[in-house]
Parts: sequence; structure tokens; C-alpha cells
Amino acid sequence: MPESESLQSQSNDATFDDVWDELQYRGLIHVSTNEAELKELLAGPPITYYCGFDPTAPSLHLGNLVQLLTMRRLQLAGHKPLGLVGGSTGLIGDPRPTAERTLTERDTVAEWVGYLQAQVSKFLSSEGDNAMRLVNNLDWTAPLSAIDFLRDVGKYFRVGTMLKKDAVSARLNSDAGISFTEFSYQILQGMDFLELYRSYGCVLQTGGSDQWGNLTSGTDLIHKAEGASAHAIGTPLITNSDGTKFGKSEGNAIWLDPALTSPYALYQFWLNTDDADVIARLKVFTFLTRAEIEALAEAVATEPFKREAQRRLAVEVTTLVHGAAATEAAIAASAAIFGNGDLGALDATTLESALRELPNTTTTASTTVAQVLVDTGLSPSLSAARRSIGEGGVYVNNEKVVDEAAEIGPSALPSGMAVLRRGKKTLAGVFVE
RNA sequence: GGCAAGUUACCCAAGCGGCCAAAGGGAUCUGACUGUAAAUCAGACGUGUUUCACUUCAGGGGUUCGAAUCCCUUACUUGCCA
Repeated sequence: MPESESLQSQSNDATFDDVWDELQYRGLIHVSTNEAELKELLAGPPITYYCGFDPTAPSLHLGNLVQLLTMRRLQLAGHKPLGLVGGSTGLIGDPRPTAERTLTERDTVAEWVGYLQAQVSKFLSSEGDNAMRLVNNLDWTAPLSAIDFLRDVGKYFRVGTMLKKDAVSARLNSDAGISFTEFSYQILQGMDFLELYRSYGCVLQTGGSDQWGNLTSGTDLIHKAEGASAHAIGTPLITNSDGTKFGKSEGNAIWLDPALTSPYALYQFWLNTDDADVIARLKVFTFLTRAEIEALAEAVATEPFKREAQRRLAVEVTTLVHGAAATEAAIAASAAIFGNGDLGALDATTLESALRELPNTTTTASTTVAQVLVDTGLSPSLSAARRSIGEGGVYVNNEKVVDEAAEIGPSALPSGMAVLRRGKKTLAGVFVE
């Protein structure tokens, strides 16, 4: 199968001396093991590196995309990636700072492993000398008996060290405490790195800086068990300048799976990036060169109202994740719906495909607008839907709805289509039968 | 194993027999202002057939005219002791 056009067109910025400098420019290195050694290692002959993704959900999200793109940049520099999907670590769950995780069913985890593997494969090239190879830690963890685990692996770990890891100590200091299961997570991840070192000569692990404790767990283990030195790079946690969590829209995570987050929603998410954040996002989430990014930074400073940087960011990332065709559709839908406002003037085909990009529903003319708000997911309950109407925040085809008992039929276009809007930019499509 | 404290809405957190659908803060949503930005200000924020009704204060049972509040019990969490 030929590589996607997206992968083929990607390259690192040749104006950097080496990939380390580029990663640094893009703000992708928050912590790392010995910098000088790493820089040299990355500038030298191809090395094997890995990054793990745990199946804690049916899809990867934007946070994972940071890792995928970091991996891709290293691959473009000639290094060999191992994409690990954690069939075993996903069964355990890494300790979250707040509370214990609920264990996921084994069957479910196995299913999710398949989904994540497919997603990881999309972002890394599987061709050439440094093709990406998928690995699953269940392969070496499942056959291990508890006795073997304790004798061969456990001896290398000191409880004192384990307790000092941020993820663990945060939990010990909270009133949630921590189970032995989650406490042990760092050992599993350390084992993964050792196993990959032995099987593939893997000497570098990348991951989010919140995983730093788990990353060093592996480098320490390799040092103790093999007397060799291995490296780790922790990427920064992406944060919004206004202090809110990055990667959420109305409280929901932004997923890479188009069934969970539509290409339109993804495009809109990026389009709405704050001025204060947009340049940093371009560095992390696109393959634009330093020169291109600097030009866009200039545009943000001088003509912010054109939102050129946001548009470019939205196009780049949507194309990266869903391809050019889906991006075209998302742009067309956005233009149609956020355009001049005269929806009646739009040709039916364009409008229909735009509505198909949105959450949409088919209903009858006598259904109340409030009910349609609920059916399309724009409002969580009828109460909330009526409240929104009462607040003057609901529009059908750009006409404000004033009556809480209004029906959808009379406001629909002759074609039977209607654009339902709550607030300024939360939209849904309605097809009236 | 023993003892103690705790479990309140998305999160944190008040409430300690009726005035509790439950203070306050955060998050979120809407409106104004804008550039489909930020900041700011105002309002909303259990559910519904919405001047009323219904279901919530870890689960179950009880006391009472009446319970988030008192009692018993189960589960879980934390701490101290063994």
C-alpha cells in the first residue's frame, strides 16, 4: 500500500543543523537525559527509539498527536521508530494524579489496541530503511510469571525510588491513595524499554513530561541490567495561555478518530486557537518551516483579524489527521455556515454536504426546536435547551428563536434543511421530512 | 485485625432535623463587546408536561409528621495503632 500523500510531503526544516535543534525550536523538549550526548546521538547514524501509547480509550487524542509528530520528526531525520501500543500497560493503567483508574475489561483493551495500532501506523512511514515497526508489550509481559517478575525484574527496583516518582508521591499525598496495581506501573514501563533495548537495540524513549518518572524507570533499568546508557526525551505538556486545558472542546477530548471527532469539529477546534497560542501550536503540530512560521507570527501581530495563522494551522492539522479531501469538506462547510448568513442563497448540494459535516438529525416538521437541540446533541437536556432559547442563544437558519415551544418546520428552508445554532458557533444540521 | 475520620451536584467544598434542588469557588454555557480570538461585564448552571411536580447528598435499612442532616448496616477511602 502506498504511503499517504501527507506522509510523503513531510520533511524536516533543512535550515536546522540537526533534528535536535529543530525539536528544541519547536519547544518539544521539556526534559531529557544528558543533552550533549543526546544531541550527538541524534546527529549520528540511525538509532532505534520508541514511544508507547496505552489503550485507555478507543482512539488517540490530540495529546498523543504531539508524541506521534515528535516520532515522525525523528523518523524524518533517519531514525527508526518502534510504535508501542500497550496491550499490557493498558490493562493496568498509569497512575493519574487525582484518582485511581477503573480497570478496563480485557476484551475491550484488546479491541482498543487494534484501533490505536491503526492510528499510529498512519503517522509514521512503514517504508524504507527506517520503517516504523509496531510492538505490543503484552507479547513479553503476558508469558511472565509472578515469580519470574519478582526475581528477574523486581530486584532492580528500589521501593524508595519508586515512591519518589511524582505520579506516585502525588497520589500518596492525596486522600485517594494508590493501589499496588498502579504503583507497579512504572516497573512495567521500565521493562518495556529494557525489552526493546535487548530485541531492537532501542536507546531512546520519548513521551510526555508527565511520564518522566516512567521514562527514567526504563533508562535506570537498562543501566542496572545491561550496564548500558539509554536516553529519554519528555515533551512539554501543551497548555493554553489562559490556563484552561488544551485539547478539550466543551469538556470533551478531541479525538483523532473521525467517528468520535468529525473533521469539521477538528478544523473548527484549531481555527478557534487563541492568538497567544497559535504560533506555539504551529511549531508543535505542523511541518511548516521556521521561515513560514515566522511569517505567520508577523501576520498575527500586524493583522490579527485576518486570522491567517489560525486558518493555516487548522488546514495543516486537519490534513495531517484526516487527509486533503476531508479538509476540503470541512473548509467548505465552515465557509457555507459561517459565510454571509443568507443560507437560502446557497445551492442545496453545498448546504447539504455542509450539514452532513455537522452533528445532524432527521426529524418531522412538528418537532419542537428544543427537542431538536437535544436530538442533535447541542443541548444535554430539554431543560438546558429551553434555557438556551430563553437566553436568546438559539437560531434556526440565522433567525433567533424566541418561543420555547416553537416547532422546527416553519423555519426550515424550502429544501427541508435547517442550520440549527446554539450560541455563536455550536451548530447542527436538521433535515425536515 | 483494632480504633478514628470521611464518602454532597462536572471538580473542590459548605450544610449537621423543617426556611435544602442544597452556600461559596472553579469549570462550563448564554448574552454584550469582538476577529468564529483574548480580556472584561451581566445572566444561567439536577430533570421534567416548569408559578408546579419529580429524582438527588456512597449503597441498603430504620427513627420521625418531616432526614443530606439522627440510628443500624454494607462498600470504599484516609489516618493512627497492632
